Amino acid sequence: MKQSQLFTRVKREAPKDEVSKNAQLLLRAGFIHKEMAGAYSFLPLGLRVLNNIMQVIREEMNAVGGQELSLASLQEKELWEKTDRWDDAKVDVWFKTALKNGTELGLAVTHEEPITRMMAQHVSSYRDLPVLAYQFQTKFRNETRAKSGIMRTREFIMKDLYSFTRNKEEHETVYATLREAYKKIFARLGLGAITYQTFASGGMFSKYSEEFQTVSNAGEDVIYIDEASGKALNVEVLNDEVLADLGLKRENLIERASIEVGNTFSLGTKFSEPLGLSYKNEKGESCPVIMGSYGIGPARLMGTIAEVLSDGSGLVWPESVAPFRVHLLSLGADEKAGETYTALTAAGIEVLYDDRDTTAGEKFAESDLLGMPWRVVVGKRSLESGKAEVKKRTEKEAGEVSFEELVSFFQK
RNA sequence: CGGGGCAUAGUAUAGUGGUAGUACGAGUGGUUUGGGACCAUUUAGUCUCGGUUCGAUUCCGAGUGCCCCGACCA
Repeated sequence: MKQSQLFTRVKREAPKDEVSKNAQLLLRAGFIHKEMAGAYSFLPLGLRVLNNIMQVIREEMNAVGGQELSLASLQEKELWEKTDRWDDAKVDVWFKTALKNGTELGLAVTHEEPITRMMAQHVSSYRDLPVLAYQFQTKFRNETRAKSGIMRTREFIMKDLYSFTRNKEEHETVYATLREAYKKIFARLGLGAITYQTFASGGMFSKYSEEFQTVSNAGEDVIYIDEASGKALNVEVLNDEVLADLGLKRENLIERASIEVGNTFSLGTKFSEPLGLSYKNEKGESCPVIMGSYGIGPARLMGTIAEVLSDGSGLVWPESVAPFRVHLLSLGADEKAGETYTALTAAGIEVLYDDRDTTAGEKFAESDLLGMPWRVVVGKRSLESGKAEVKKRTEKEAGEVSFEELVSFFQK
């Protein structure tokens, strides 16, 4: 897209009332807009990143047999009373509202209840299982304190997958499959090397829940990492019993602040029993469905990438999520740059083309701030040499590629 | 929810109990054009309500909003 048509504008300075790095950079670069504390809107560039992150997640969820759906945000009081999760003393982050006739409603904080009840209409036989269903849907949580930019908000999209299995063994298999899918997701997003499978306090149907924690000082969690095994545990379960259970030695652990970017829970029959989700086995006996839930916050991931991959000049997007792969700058060579834009775009390469009439310095500075993986400069020098300057955002030195080879260079 | 801080133009800031200033941005004209270039000119602001006062953006009170620390975080 042509940058002259992009309505967002970059800011030279960060808003004074934002301290977190992710919010400062994303606001300055025009990726997000702050509506209020804990509620951010996504602008064109930011939405492209968010969509790209969701697409990576979607591909990995589909790869393990996940079926995408979308559940309603408005929730019925009666449903949540069946699992005793309507009471504010039990779940204190509800946003509650009401119909005109006074009927109480809630804005979904999570979706175990509605999906379990819904599944009861579709699952009746052992032949119907297992089922993996997931969605990208807004969660509303009335946090007492929103903070850290887009890392902890009151309204956010979550990818939540729910697994429905026949028994514990099948659940364990599915659970392990999802764990591997999660590892692939974080690797594809450029966070694999600093994201750890982390044991955390569990629920009633398994000893532990598991989190995926990305090492960053911006995080609000504290984890202990065993580098040799690549495993970690949350400070909340750091005790001798757990260490013995996991076969870890205290002296090998290193403490790090981290961001919780994903989590997985074994739910057992916590929801299937009260909500009547059961199936008939081969003998015609009724059995409760065993469930698991698996969450990832795409916006929090976007913030995490901004936190851990950016540098002093601005954002740095991995190719897997960048709003555009190439940032093309015209420095007084609009005709040649325009041809280049057309050629690259026609070849299916996503290009943000800075066709604006501003100074070179401004274009460079903005390009660094926006953080596309590749920068291509077409200037007067290029007209003489027949080559465009090509530079990776993560590298200092630029190279040159002839105009004839440019398309194939980016098709590799 | 407990504690602390802050609130002036689109953004960042200065200042004053008596006509609110600067930079960036934006508009216009012109000079520039490989790291946020320059000249001229224009544009736009004291969070809300109440109190004190001849007069409040400034002092006082309440409210609201935002940020930070803590608690909380199926």
